[in-house]
Amino acid sequence: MADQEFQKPTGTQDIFDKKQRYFNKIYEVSRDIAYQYNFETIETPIMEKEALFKRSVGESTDIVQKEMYVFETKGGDRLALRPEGTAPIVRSYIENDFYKKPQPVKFYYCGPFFRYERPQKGRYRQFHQFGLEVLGKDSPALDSQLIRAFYQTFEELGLEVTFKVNSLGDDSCRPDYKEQLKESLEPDLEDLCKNCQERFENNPLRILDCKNEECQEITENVPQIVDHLCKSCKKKFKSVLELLDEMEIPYELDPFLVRGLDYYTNTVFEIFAGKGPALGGGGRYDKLVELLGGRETPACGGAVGVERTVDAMREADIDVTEKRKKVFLAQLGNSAKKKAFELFEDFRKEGIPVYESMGRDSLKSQMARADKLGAEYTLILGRQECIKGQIIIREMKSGKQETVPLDKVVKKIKKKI
RNA sequence: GCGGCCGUAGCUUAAUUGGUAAAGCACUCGGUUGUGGUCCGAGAGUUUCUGCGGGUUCGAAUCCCGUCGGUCGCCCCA
Repeated sequence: MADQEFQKPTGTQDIFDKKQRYFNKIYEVSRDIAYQYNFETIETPIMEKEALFKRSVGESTDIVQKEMYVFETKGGDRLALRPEGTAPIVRSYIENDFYKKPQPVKFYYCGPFFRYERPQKGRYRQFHQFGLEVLGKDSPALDSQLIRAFYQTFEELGLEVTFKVNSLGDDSCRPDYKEQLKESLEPDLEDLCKNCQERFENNPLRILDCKNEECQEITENVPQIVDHLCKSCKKKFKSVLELLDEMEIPYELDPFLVRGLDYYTNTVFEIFAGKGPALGGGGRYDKLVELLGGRETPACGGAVGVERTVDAMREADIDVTEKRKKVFLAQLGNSAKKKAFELFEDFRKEGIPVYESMGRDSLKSQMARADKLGAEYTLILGRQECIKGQIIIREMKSGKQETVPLDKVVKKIKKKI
């Protein structure tokens, strides 16, 4: 057992082997789909000024209050490891004058994020997300298209997902709704959980998605925000839903969906694959750019947890093993070994990865190796073949062998796999 | 921040009421000539492999306390 002194930090992971293949697949597919929908890849720093997240995510959120990795640099800057992806992108949009480009500007990103929490299933301190953001244009079509892009990504991955959607309204209707909500909750205030009693003042909307049973009973018959949207918000939301219907994207309205981050307005959504936690979520954040010092800029976006997607793929028995048939190159004798090195390069140049075990000398152990690797074909280059300029192709499953000229073997194998 | 469960060789696990710490897999080599999968044998992992530190006991992997780590819930979220 490894020395605990040097173990990886709690909540982090070494990603290799099967897990790495899942990660790769998810990054590949998401990047691909993003490209197809004209999103541009962007990489922002892993760390940002602490203030960026305080302002955008919200001072009162758990993320800022207790989950951020914050540290002071030698120069005295207060930095934070990024706990989420939207704020940095908005920052970058402002800082690089992206408003001068044709709008909307669409970004794709992926990479690690950090939150100091107790790890558990599908939750890590260093976790990974990919996300899409659309800035600079206010149209319900963009909300729907965003959701569609996520939907397509999961479809491509082999996952059937459904969306929960809701609208949180905007400054012209949300305050009124908040008041109504509070009025309706007031009589039962005593029976709400401690958390919710605090929320009642700071963030009453969050009471709606409390998991506490008693709170849920109380909120069951409370007025719903969808019924209290102002005219323009109602129209936008309706339009989003119509487009989702049009594209046959499976969704359900969830009046209790409010999301934990402060910056959302209008559309919010979460993504689910069967039971289990949300794979991702997002929504519209029309006030955020302004909040961070930019000009008034409507925007929407969302992010997906890679680890959770991996879990969902595993549960759905989605296989990511390489289907390509493996070829193993065995050699015997010094001159054959030299030839084998050349041949290896010939295959490599043709884009065919060949397994080998040049460090082993006995044919027997090389064959065993080929078998362990699950090689479909083993090429055997022995002393005799080397002299004659030939090579043996052995089909491992049947044990059938044929001898072919050395300069034809790449072509032959290429045909077989 | 709070709670449940769990730490035995690289991996999966065993050890009867506390009584000499084991097995399988994997790994290396061998079973005469240049051929894998099965089978057989040997080696190594181990000169103390029971996370670490205490305690109880003639004796602790086993019981108790602490601690560290893992895992799963709660809170929250991806």
